[in-house]
Amino acid sequence: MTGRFEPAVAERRWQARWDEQQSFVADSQSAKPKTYVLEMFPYPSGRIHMGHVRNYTMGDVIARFRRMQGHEVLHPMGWDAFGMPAENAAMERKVHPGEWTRANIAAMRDQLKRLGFALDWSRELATCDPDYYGHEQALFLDLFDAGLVYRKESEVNWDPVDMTVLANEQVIDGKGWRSGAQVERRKLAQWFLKITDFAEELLAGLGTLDAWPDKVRLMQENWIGKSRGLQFAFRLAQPVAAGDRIEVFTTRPDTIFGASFVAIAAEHPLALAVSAVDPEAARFIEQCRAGGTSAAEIETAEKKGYLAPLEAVHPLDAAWKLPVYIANFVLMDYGTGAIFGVPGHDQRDFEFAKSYQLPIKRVVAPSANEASQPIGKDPDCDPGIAVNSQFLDGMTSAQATAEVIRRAETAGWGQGTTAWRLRDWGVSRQRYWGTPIPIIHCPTCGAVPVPRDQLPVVLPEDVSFELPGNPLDRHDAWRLVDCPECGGQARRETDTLDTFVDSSWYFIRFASQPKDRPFDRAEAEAWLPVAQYIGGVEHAILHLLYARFWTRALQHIGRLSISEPFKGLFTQGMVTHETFVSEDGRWLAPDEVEAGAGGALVERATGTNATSGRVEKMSKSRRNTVDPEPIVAKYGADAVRWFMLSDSPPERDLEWSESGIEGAARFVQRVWRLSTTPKDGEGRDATLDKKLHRAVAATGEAIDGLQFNKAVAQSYELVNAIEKAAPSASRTEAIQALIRLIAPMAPHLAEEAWATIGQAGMVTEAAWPSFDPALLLDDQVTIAVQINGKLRDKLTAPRGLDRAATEALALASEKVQRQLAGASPRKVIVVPDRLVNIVA
RNA sequence: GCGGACGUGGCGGAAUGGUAGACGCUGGAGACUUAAAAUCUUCUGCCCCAAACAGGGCGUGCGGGUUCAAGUCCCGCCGUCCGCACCA
Repeated sequence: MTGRFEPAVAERRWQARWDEQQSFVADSQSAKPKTYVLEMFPYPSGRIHMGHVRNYTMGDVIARFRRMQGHEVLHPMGWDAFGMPAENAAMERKVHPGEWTRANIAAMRDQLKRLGFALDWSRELATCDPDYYGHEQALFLDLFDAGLVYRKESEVNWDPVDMTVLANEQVIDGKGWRSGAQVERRKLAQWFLKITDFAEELLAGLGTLDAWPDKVRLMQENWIGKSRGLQFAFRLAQPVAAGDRIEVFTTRPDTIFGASFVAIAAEHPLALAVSAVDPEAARFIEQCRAGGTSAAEIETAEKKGYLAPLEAVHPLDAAWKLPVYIANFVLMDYGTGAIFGVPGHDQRDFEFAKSYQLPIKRVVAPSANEASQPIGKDPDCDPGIAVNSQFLDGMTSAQATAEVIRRAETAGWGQGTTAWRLRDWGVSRQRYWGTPIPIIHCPTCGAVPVPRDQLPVVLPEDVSFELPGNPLDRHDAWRLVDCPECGGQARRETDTLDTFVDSSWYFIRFASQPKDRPFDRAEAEAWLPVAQYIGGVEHAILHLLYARFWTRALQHIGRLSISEPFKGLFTQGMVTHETFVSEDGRWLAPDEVEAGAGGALVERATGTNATSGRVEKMSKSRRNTVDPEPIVAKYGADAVRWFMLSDSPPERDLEWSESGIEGAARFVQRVWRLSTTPKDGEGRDATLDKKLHRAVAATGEAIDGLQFNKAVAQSYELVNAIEKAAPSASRTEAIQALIRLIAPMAPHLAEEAWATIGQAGMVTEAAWPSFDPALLLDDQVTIAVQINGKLRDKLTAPRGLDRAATEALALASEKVQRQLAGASPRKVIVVPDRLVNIVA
């Protein structure tokens, strides 16, 4: 039996077999060690892209590898199915978001199945299914009962045309990304989750996540942004109605004698009080509001202030009065919304002081004798020695900081505190296609939770997207209900939950899905935490932080005993492809470009010059995407999987190339030929035995470390060695082992080959090959001989030769003798079984 | 601005401080074939010398340093990419 391996036929057949045998259905009751492998679930956009293929292939290799090692593996798949694209589709194509979403799920499910992933489809879930979001509503109410949910007025970006709240990313140049309307800042009552209650825990917990990339832990650490400092109040020289003090926070209390001014945010209560009586101030505050929120605008915004008719008294010198400005660079929602400005030692304060001719004083210097050095054209932000600071003079910045905090606490005008960059998580979205927030607003009873026996609060199906805004606001049959407490006329909350809430607990629901509650604690804990979580680095902060918070919140209310959901995390690189640009700067698809006369690129349609752009992430806008489906149809799922794992290390970007996928397809056929061309023989082949055992050891180690490119290289080496070997019992065994080594990566080929060589059962159920450590070492070793660190000769010697004998052997080398030319070496370094370095 | 990662042949990339370039791709030469595809064999970092055999030199972004020995460790640059950003 020879010929080509026909993926189109064989792959379908094995996929059907796995399905019939329920090969990948995870048994929560199993006595085997349990492993939970998870890839970030996809948004059902309509089609699988290469990034999905790469992501899910990696997870699949781990899942199949652990199975072969005797683990009970949970490897589920589902759909992050709520979100805006469905509503946009509804508006554009007049289809219901649910209909659009479910059609996409069906299409993508088929595409995933065609790739032969070892997924437990019996646990499939979609977050837009009331079966899922109803349990989410129950969990939301649990958190509500525990006081972790609250409602607060907060500023949002409001699009007056679409009548919806926009995320910061959706505001472009101060205009709505869809409507193009000028975005307004508006105050809206919104629901918040108290993630800040867990700031300290979430920060400390990062320390336990040693199987996470350092990069991600660092990003989360910065996002949480803990800073220690001093919070204290400036007394106002003349109290006003809105108050007699300004609370400020600083991380540099050691610079307190360098203060030149106090600045408050435009939204600060005192600023508002001033503006009420001062139209000039009101105008300035209005200007600050109009300022955009985008990073670019913030960066270029000039530091401006308005001198308020207030005077602040320095806490350490009652005679020292500081001017108070309303300033555009002070943020109301960080710290206290007010600062004291130290121009000598802070960049922003420096710029502000320059504009408004405020004193710039040195209070920190590299050394005590540089106290009179003026501050130059840049502020000095480094720690140093306190100078010009009365009782602090001579102290280091750290000592001075501690001393100021101590005095403030003793005298009672301030105290050491911690400020966090992390804010509470606003979860209200004024959208239809999301989980309804299970709250009823009653004019007499206030916000009342929907009784548990009335869950799920199901989205109404009969909605129209003809008008802008949230259709739930217009749906009176759904919206108007009786208050569960007093029975009076009330209305449902029409905001839905941020979709990040949906993805904050799906991994728990995968592990355990009882009908009547979100999850069974014992069953969930049997699987959790996820042993290996794999996804894109773009989720390094939000999703991963929210999921960590949700898990801890469940722990806090006694629903779960684990504190971290993901033990191992891996962030894979993107799939990239070359790009092409036309003469007039349009992106061109690869098949719109050809080599013209003289080899230069030209645009096929027009014959004008084209250039190859950079290799970039596949995206529709750059027109450099490659759709996986036709590629799978042409080369087979195994070849595509194999290519996704080859060449590039998984954390780096992988460049898609035609020659790469062809190479992978070639490898599939090589393995097929080896398995279908019987060359059985007798006796051992010691060289091949060693090669095999090394390949088994190295492949296992590589997969364990998620170094799939190295595992792939090992398979190539083993295949090369088997092809060169003469028939022997060793060769026959090597082929059997090879098939198992490639099974996690190219499972269909492995099954077909396994059956062909006459092995019973499926390779999916076979055990991972073992190796004999004794065979990992050679009897003969090559010893490198260096003179002054330069390689001069290579000698073959029996392994285990002692230092003296090794040295003698090296010195006897003809090449060494020639190089030394009679001189005797000054020193000889011997590393047994490896090398000899002769210092001449 | 702050933080992080990376820099090795024509390309993707290997290398517990100890033989740089595994493996793949590309390319060259040859075999098989009427021919092509497929497949197989073989070569493929650069330079010098040489008919060949052999031999030699240079090489991991740049400049220093530590070491018997540096792609790997340390210091200083340059470049590319990513994240965050008026955070007090």
